[in-house]
Amino acid sequence: MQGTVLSTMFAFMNVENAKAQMRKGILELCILGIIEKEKEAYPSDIIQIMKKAEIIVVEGTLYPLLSRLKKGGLLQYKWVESNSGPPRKYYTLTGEGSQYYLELKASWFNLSESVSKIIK
Amino acid sequence: MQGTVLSTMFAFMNVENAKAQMRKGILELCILGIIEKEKEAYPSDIIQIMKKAEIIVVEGTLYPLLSRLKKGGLLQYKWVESNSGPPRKYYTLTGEGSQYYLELKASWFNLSESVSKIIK
DNA sequence: AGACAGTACCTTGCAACACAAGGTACTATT
DNA sequence: AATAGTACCTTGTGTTGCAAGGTACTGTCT
Repeated sequence: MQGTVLSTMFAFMNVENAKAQMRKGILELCILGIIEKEKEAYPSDIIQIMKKAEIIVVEGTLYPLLSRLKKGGLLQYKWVESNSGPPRKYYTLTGEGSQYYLELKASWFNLSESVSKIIK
Repeated sequence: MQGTVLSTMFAFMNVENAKAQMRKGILELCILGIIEKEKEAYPSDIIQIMKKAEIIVVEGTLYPLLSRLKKGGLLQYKWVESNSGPPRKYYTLTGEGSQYYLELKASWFNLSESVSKIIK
C-alpha cells in the first residue's frame, strides 16, 4: 500500500497537471478574444471555438467566468430565441470590456516575451 | 459605505489581477528553465533572474514550489557554504527533471500557439 | 400522449496554488 | 552588544478551475 500512498501523494507532479496550470489565467483572455472576434457568442460557441484551438474549457469553468466578467462590467448579454432548443445568452463586449481586452492582450505579449527570454 | 462594498467586491476585476493569473502556471516552467540554463541556482538567484525578465516571484511562492519539485523527484539540492551569510541551497535538475522540463517547454509552445490563433 | 434525445443554462463543493505576512538563524560590521 | 544583510521557511487567505450534478426548453419517435 506504500506504493499507493506515494503515487497518490505525488499524483499532481505530472505534465498534464502542469499544462492545466498554464492554461489557467489565459482563459479570460481567450474568452474576451473570441467574443471580440465573433462580435457576439454564446457559451457553447465559445467552448467549441476553444476546442478547435486545442484549449479545452468546460461548462463549470465557463459559466462562472462569464458571470464574473458580466458583474465586472466587461460583458453584457441578450437572450436570443433558438429554433433548436432553449434560448441562448449571447454575450458582447462593453466599451470597458474592449479597453480591458486590449490591455490584457498587451500583457499576454509581454509575458510571452519574458518567458521566451528565460527558457530559450 | 455602499461604494466601499462595491469596490471591494469587484477589486479583482482589473488588469493587474488578470496579469497575475496569467503568470501563475508558468512559474514552474520558468524555474526549471533557469536551473537548466544556470546548471545550478539557489532561491535568491532565481528571484533575481526572474525579476530581470520582468516576472516577479516572491519567497512565499518560490520556496513551496521548489519543495514540491524536490518531492516530485525533479530537483535535488546540496548545501553550499557562503562567505556572506548563511549557507545556500543550490538546486540542480535530476534526470527526470530534465525530461519533464522538455515536455513542459513543448507544452508552453503549443499553448502559446493556441492562444495566438484565438486572439490574433 | 408519453418517452427520449439534444441543447442550453446554472450551482455546489473541492483542491491547487500564488502570495502577503510573519518568523528563525547565520555572518560581518559598527 | 546591537544592527544590517542574507538566507532559509511556514501559516493563513483568497481566487480560481473543474468534476459532478441539476433544471428546463424543443423536437422526434413510437
